[in-house]
Amino acid sequence: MDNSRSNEKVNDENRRNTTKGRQKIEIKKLEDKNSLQVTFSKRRSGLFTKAMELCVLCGAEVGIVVFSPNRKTFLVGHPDFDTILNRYLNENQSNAEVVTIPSVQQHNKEYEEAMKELEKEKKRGKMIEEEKKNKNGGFWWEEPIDEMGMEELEEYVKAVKRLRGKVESRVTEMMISEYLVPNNEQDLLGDTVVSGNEARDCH
Amino acid sequence: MDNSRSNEKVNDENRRNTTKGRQKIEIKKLEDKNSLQVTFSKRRSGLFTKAMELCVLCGAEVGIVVFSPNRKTFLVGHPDFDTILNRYLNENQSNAEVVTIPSVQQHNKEYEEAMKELEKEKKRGKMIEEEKKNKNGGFWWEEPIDEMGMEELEEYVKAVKRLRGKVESRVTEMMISEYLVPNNEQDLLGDTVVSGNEARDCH
DNA sequence: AGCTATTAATAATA
DNA sequence: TTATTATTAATAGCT
Repeated sequence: MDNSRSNEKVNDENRRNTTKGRQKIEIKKLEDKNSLQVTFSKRRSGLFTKAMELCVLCGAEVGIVVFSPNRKTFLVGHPDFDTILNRYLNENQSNAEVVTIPSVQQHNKEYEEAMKELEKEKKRGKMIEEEKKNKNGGFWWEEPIDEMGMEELEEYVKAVKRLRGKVESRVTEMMISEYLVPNNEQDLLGDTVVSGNEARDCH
Repeated sequence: MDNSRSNEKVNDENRRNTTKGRQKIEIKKLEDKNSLQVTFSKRRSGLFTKAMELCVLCGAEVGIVVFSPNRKTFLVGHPDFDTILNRYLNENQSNAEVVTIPSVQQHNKEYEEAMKELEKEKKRGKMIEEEKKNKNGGFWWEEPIDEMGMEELEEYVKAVKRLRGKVESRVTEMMISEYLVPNNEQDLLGDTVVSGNEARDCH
């Protein structure tokens, strides 16, 4: 359709405007730094797309963290990554409680309430950010944190800290009691926690 | 090559042994429970493969957690999922420290030492399991935890608990210092523990 | 960042 | 769940 000037196509015979196209590759570490970077970008993107599709098609929940060869951190998740992370931590807690600490379980519901609020709060902040970028409805998150501006990063960190602080306060309780409850555990949560220790020792 | 008996192929004219093959689909929630399950299995597997390839090709580190629509938990990671998780928590801690608590940072090395030991221990246990299954060298982990036997599950839980305990002790320090550093040390134990409750009450 | 020839993934089906 | 295969989707190699 468009007439390329002759100097743009020197060898019409030799040079087809076709490439070799996709070639089969071995799955082994790429040595060429450049193609490694390109491949990483493309495949990371592909991975995230796959994850998103899995979520949407099957109603699954997926969280992915990728550390690039250059130490950048990429997070994806639906719902956002920290929600997935927290769910994972909670599930394990629940599992753990079966084996060890029964008393903590009752807190889970309350924690989840608190978590939801915090997540909402955090999400709201990001939503604004996201909507600026015109992503598809704030439904899906890609968070290359290293690429955030300083202000956003600080907000992000604070939000994560608050959120994580809440979630891990259960853990904190455990840790604190382990560290600080040498002998007085009469009321408060002392007894609860000590039963945790006992349970751990039992198994 | 092989002669099918005639009753195995009734309508040679009508019935091609071809299917419609892959058809284009919309990325929207699958309604049919059955195909949803099939699709989930296939795509989860595909996702994990993609993640593995990204790791190998690019030297990236990837952790994925998937909650199936049936609430099963699937973990993948290289190195194993908890290593990735811990790295994520550590990175965030580092970030967080920039904003808030500088003192905790110096502990990281110690924690990493402890972590490595625990991870090794945990990994060793799984390695045995993995080698039974003849996976590719214990290098890559798929951990459908719900499918573990009871004994393995208990060991797993214990390992995770110990590992996580170590890792989160850093968080614990953060929590403790944040909650206790101000100057009301009189609340040391009680308030800290109760702070979980209070925190819940005031979000 | 685009473009194709290919390979790889997978929807429909058994 | 596993296998087959016609198709679509992802992407390796170039620009």
